[in-house]
Formats: sequence, C-alpha cells, structure tokens
Amino acid sequence: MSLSTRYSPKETEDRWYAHWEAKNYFHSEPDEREPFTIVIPPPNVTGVLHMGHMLNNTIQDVLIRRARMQGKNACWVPGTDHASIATEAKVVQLLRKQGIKKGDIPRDEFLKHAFDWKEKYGGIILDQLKKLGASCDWQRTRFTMEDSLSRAVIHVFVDLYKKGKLYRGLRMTNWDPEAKTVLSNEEVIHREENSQLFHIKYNLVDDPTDGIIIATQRPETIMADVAIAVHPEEEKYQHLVGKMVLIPLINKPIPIIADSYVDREFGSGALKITPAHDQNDLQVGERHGLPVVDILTEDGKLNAEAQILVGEDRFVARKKIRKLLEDAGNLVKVEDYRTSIGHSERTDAVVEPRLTNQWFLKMGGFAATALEAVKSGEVKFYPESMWNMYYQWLQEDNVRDWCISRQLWWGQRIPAWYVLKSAVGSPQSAVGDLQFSESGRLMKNGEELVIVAENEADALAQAKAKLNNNNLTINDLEQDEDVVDTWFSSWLWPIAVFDGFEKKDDLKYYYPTNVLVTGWDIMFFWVARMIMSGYEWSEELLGDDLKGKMPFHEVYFTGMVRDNKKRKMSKQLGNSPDALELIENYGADGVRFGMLLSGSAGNDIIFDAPIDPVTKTVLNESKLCEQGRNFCNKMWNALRLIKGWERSDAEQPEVNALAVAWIKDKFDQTLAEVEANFTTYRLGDVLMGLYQTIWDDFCSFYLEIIKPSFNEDGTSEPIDHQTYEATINIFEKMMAALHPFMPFVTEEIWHQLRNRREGNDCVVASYPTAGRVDKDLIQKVDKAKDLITKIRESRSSKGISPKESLRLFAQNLPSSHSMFELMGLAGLVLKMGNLSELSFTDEEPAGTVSLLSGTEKYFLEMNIMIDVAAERERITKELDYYRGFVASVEKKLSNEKFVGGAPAAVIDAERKKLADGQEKMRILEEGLVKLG
RNA sequence: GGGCGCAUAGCUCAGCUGGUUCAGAGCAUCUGCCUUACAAGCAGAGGGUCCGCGGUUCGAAUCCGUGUGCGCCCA
Repeated sequence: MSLSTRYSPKETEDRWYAHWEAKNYFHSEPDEREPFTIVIPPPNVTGVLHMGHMLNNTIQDVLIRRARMQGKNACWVPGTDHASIATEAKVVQLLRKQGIKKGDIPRDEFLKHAFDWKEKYGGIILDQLKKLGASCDWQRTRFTMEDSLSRAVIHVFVDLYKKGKLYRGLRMTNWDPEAKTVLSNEEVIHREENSQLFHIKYNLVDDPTDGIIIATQRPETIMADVAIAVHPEEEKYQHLVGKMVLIPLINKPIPIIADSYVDREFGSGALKITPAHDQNDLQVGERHGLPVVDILTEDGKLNAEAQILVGEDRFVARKKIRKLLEDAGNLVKVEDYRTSIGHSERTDAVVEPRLTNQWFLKMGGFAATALEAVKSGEVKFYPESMWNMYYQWLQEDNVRDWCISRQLWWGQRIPAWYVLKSAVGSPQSAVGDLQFSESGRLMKNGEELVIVAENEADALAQAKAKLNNNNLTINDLEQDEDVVDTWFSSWLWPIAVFDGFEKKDDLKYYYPTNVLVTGWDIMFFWVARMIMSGYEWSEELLGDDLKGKMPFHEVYFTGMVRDNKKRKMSKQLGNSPDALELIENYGADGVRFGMLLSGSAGNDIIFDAPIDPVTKTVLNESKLCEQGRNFCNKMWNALRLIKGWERSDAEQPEVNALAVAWIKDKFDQTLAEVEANFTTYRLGDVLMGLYQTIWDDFCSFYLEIIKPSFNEDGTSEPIDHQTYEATINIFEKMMAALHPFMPFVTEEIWHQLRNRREGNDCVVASYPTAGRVDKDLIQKVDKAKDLITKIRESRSSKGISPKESLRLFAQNLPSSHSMFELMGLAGLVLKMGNLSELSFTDEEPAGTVSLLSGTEKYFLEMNIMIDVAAERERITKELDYYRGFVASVEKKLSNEKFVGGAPAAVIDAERKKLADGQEKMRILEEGLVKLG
C-alpha cells in the first residue's frame, strides 16, 4: 500500500461527513448523560455562507465536538431565520421579474410564492455548513416560520398583551417611503452627505417688518411647523418669546416658545418645530402641548395639509419652495452643510421620520432583567469586557420600547383584530357616540378598538362579549395586516427549537443551553432579548423542572471579520473571499484552522485574504488557511513514515524509551494547557498549542529520534514494536485532541493508524485528559535539545554539513554528569546531533570549538582550521551580553527596597539568575584565556 | 455631542491577578540544505523606544492620568 505524499481533503471530507451522518453521531435524544447544548444563531434562510458564519460555526463545532468526545450528550440545534424584510424583498424582486407586482396579488398568494421560493432556495446555507464539517443535529433543523415556532410567537404576543406589556400607539418611526413600511433602527443606514442649510425669516404677526430667522435643512416641511423655539437663556430672543409669527407662504400664525432643547450655537439659534416630521420636535411639541400637522403621504409626497405644492415629491418640493421663498423675500441665505442622513438598508430611500400606528413592547422591566442576569453572573460573557457595551445599551435611558410591527407579509401576522362598521350596522342609528377611524374601524377613547387573540374563533368570542352582540361573524372583524419583527420570533429561539411552548420533555433536558456563540453586533437585538424571553417564560413552562431561567450559561462573542482596511467583510463591498472557494482551496480543516487562529474572542478579526493588484478584487487565498493545509500535510506524512516501518521483537533501545516517556510528558503538558484554555474559550491558543506539540515535538523531534536508520542496501531497519505501539498510541491521542478543530484529517489518520472495529471513530473517541508530568525529565531533555541546537548552529555557522559525524566532549562537571545519567539521553544527543562520540574531558581538546549550553561547557571537534579571531569575537560578544545581564541583576539585588519589598520567591529567582550569569561569565572568560 | 474599544517585530496577533513564559507566537525575511515521511519540507539566524508624556511602585508592556492616531456604537 502506498499513500500519496500529499493529504487530499477532497478525497476524505465528503466521505467522512457522510459516514458520520450515516452513523447518526450528531443526533441527540434526552438520556441519562449530562447534556451539552448549543443553538445555532439562525442564518437568514436566503443567505449563503460568509466569513462570519464560518468563524462562528467553526467555534460552535469545536465546542460541540469536544463535549461529545467528553461523553456528554451533545446537541447542536441548527436552523434558519425567515428574515422578513430581506426575504420579502427577494421574493418581490423575483415576482417582478415574472411580471407580478406585490400589490396586485392577495396576501395568501404572495405567501405561497414566498414559501415555494423558500423550499427551492432556502437552506442552501445549511448544506454549506456541512461542507465546513459542522456536526449539527440535522434531524432537529428548525425554521422560525414553521408552524410550531409561529404558534409560539402568537402565544407570547397574546400573553404579553394580557400582561399589559404590549401596546399599540402612534409613534415616530423610521418610514421607508418607497417600500411603504416602517423600518427598525438597524435597518437604517446613516451616511454623511452634502446638504444645505436654509435660513428662513418668519415675520411677526403684529409687526410684519420684524421677524425671526431660523435655520433648517428641510424647507419643504415649514407648512407643518407648529412653533418656533429659542433657548430660554438666549437674550437676543427674550423679547420675542410668546409672540406669534407667520409661516411664510401660507401665512399661518404659530407661537415662539422657549425650550432648552435648542442648541444656541447652531444656525441662527432659533429652531422651527415640526412634530410630525422630526423625533426631537415631537418631544418639544409634546412638552408644550402643541398639535401635530402631518403634510406627507406614505410615499413621501406633500398632502393637502401642506396647502401648497400638494402632490409634489418631498425633494421636488424642496427645490420648488426655495424659489417660492426667494420670491416672497423670506429666504435669507443658503449655506452648504454636511450631515448624516438615514437611508433604508433595502431600498436606499431616504428614511422619513413618520408618525404611524405600531405595536410596541414595553422594555422597562425586560431591560432590568437582562441587565441583572449578566450582572449576577448567571449569564457569563466571554470576553468579559463585552459587559461594558451591554450595560451601556441596557441603561434605562437608552432603552426605547421595541417596535415589533412591520408592514410586510412574510412573517407572523399580528394576532389583533379590529371591529368593522358592519358589526354595528349604521353608526348613526345604533348608538349615537360611536366613532370610526379613517379605515372604517370602530374607535374607543380616540383609538381603534383592538382585540388580541390566539385565533379567529377566540377573537370573535371576545368581540361578541365586548360589543354584547352575539350576531357578529368573523366578517365583521379585520385582522391587523402587519407582521411582527423577525427578532420577535428569534428571541424565543432557545425555547422554541425544543417546542418548549407546547411540551416540556426536550426543554426540560436541554434548557438552559450551555453556550451561545455569536457576533457582538447583535448583542442587543438578539442576545439581550433572548435573555429577556428566557427569564419571562422558562419558569412558567418548566416549573419544578427548571434548572435555570437563563437561555444559556455562557456567551462567546466573536468579533467581526474585517478586511485589511478594517472594513467589515460583506458581499456588497466585495471584500470578502468566497467561503466555499476557500474550502475548495485549502480543505475544510485548513479553513477552520485559519479561522480559529486569526483572532480571539470579542476582538475583530482582520482576515488576511490578499487583493489582486490588477483587478482589485479579493482573492480566495489566505496564508493562515494555507498553514492549516500544510499542517494536514505534515500529519499525513508523519502517518506515511510510521506506516512504512517494519517491526521487530528486539528490545526497546534506551533512546526510544526516553523519547516515548518524553513525548508522553510533553503531550500531557500540552493537554493541561488545552484544558485551561478551553475553560476560557481561548480556542486559538488551544489550537496553537496542539499545532506546536504535534509539529515541533512529535514530528520534528520525537519521530526523528525513533526513526530507524537505514542499512547500506537502502532498506530501513525495523523498529521495536514497543516503540511502534507507543507511537501509534500517542499519535492517536493527538488526533483525538485535535479532532474538534480539524475533524476530517484527524478522522482519516485515526483510521489509517489502525484497523478499527465498526463504530470506533475519532468523532466519538474519548477526549484525552492530561496525565502527570515528570518535570525533571522534560527539563533534562530540554537541556539536551538546547545542546543539539548549539551543535547544529556551530555546524551551520562553520559550513559543516549535518551529514558529517563529529565528536563531542563534555567538560567534566557534576551538572553534566547528572544530566547524562538520564538513561538514553546521551544516545539522544548522539543521534540528533549526528555525533560519532560523546565523552567527558577535563582539558579542552585540540581542534575543537567550545559551546556553552546552560552552564555546561562542551567542545565540538571540527576537522577544519579554527578561526581564532572569529572565535574570540564570538565569545567576547556573548561575554558582553552576560556582563550587562549580571550588572543589572546585581543592581536590583543591591537595592534594599527591592530586597525588603519583593516576595522571597522573586528574590530567590533573581539570585539564581545572578549565579547562573556569573558562572557563564567565568566559563566564557576561561575560554578567552585558552584562545590566547 | 455621549459612550465603548484598540495601539507590542515587516504583517496578523498573544501576553490572564504588576516580578523566569517577559519582551513572545505564527506568517513573512535572510542563510544553508532536493538529508529515503513531508520543498505544502528540514536545519539555523536576524528582527522590537511594547504609540508619546507624566505618575503610582522596590519593580510597569501590564495599574492610574494625559496627549496623539485609529476603529466602532448611539445621538
């Protein structure tokens, strides 16, 4: 049998993934074992795998695979998010291509198209996660808009309404005039843009020759003005407060008021108050009991309230009103101005602040709960510093009520019904004081009467009771047209994926989940809200079976993946390498290696993909992924080496026994670090530790020590089977330890190392734990390694081939003798230093160069002329270094404050440093004398 | 305007409770090797005012203050 000199991910990855799935290793059912649960942050159902997904799913996979190997019942629940805005936009686009306009088809038909589309293209990303090696429990795949999860959304909506935490109200919202829907704050993208500041004069009612000048960016909204505000302490306007001015062009009188909101330094120091079209103005208006005049339509045109320019688009109106104001003599000046303007993420339309009827969730109590959950330590953040941001965001002053309604169809329809005129017959004839809204809905106390219910039947029953009319039919009611915000379904994810609102068997076992892995950018939108929902419902759902209200015990925040200009990688910017191409180029293991090594928890990651200098596009290349690929190859070749060995019954040589003991210790040392680093989620450090021990300790040192030599006929000597077995054992443990990080290559090597019985797979092997470490042994071998390095260095600097065998003499010193008393150590140095002889000496033998390793001196015989001057220079240089070193330590030790203040251990360490340094100086000086 | 964070080798970053892990890792660079597992490799080497300034301390990359530069969030 022969193995290729290169490891081929393509030949192994799909095969092993299929095998794992066939064996159903990723599926979890509740049992006696301790659960270890992760719920995936559900990617958009329409999404494709990008760098952020790769990072955060690789981390989740590492954690879940390790837990599985530790014998826990590991359950990683995958799924997708219906992403209402993004998906609806895609479906609308698709229909448009087919010549269908959203407005022309009924809601049901649109949803049918959307679901068809989702069935056809949705969930591609889940298959891409399989490519990455994600060991999700695919049988548990969920979708935020499937029936059970939608029922959960409706249930909590009704529940919150009953609890008085939901309300409907007219509020200032971000309005997209093109999509004609309200937008959440995160869907508004602010950009710095050039604008103009118009200085407009409003004349006094009593004295048309006098007036006040205000500055505004939006002259087209002056018709909606309800007041002019000045700062209460601004002297130059004191005399005007309380007087009336006329809105230019329409000559409508409005008052001048004083409010400390006004920035005295900005513009003229006087501000027009337009409550319908500005959030801050609305607040000022409310403070002063001013009316709201809305002059815009839902698509951003001026309405009849404007009196002039009716029907014009807001931007056209701005141009036209400029001329009108100029002609009327009210335009004082126009200056250029730079300002930040909000655009719709989807349509790019300039977002219009607009008063609309929306559903809100009161956040007060929720925010306090979410804050306390983390403050108390019930939910732990990694890195801890994320607490600062979390704390800041959840401060009472910063939390605004959550607008949960969206004017879309793709999502859970709001379970609220309104009563139509038909329910009460002719309004005039029935009861005198009945009022109806513009849309024909029954009003009560000036607002539309709302009935919130889990289903139509219940809504109807409630309506019958409320109106005291048993003849009502469902046709007399009208359901709210809007759907809830997508986050209003995903905040239930850790409960809903276990159908927790309907049954508790799974929830009881898996909740609270262990860890959530997600980007810090959705800390508020998702993480905090999941904590809120967990504390709100888990107790009533689980009762005595509750193991904790928190949805997860720990949160690992990943950073954003950025390009080398620190810009977030995104499809739009075109600065992101193609995730699947990267996997194609380096293998999933290589890419996972690259992702994990590129950064640590919480810190943003600068991904090293290079840019093509000619085309300026990002290349699907990465040095770190290449390193990962090379690592696979390295391990693959170690496998090839070992598999090529013949075995013999010969006794184990001392050198090999030492090497085996050493690599076991060394690996145990690494495993101890692995364990420590896992508890604090320092996954990059874990991987680097394993990388170094496998590459440097195992391949470069251990295997070179035990590697059998060659006979003259070119055949390899056999290896004693004790060493062989030990080597296979340690290699296999290394593969197990590395498996969570690089699952494919480790599984492949696992099977190449031995013939395995059915079911003996690396993916379910037990995760190795650290054993006791013989520190003395490690220290002695480290000294030998240092000596070997010095020998190689001498060779390299003198141009002597590593192939040439040399003699080495160790100076007769107790410490040298003690070191070489370790069985096999001399043999190890002989082999690794390619020495023909190693013996002790009192005198410096002729024709040798001296080496200093630690405080032991050695003489390496070289069959060349020694350049005395060069030697002297080399030794002098080294001596100078130690002189400085010793001087600094002496200075420290002679400082009484140091000796008095520092702990004994530190002082002892300094004394040892001093003694060693002095000893080295003595040896070096002696060497100089010998050189003459 | 309010807040959060970052600055350590050419690059990307570790450095956790101040002291042998104290100036580190990987990549890149340089030198020499196609040595019978691996050139996707082996052996060796060089490289730093720990952003500036001030302070606390016996001792500061680490703690405090301040300045500068950069990133982000909210308004």
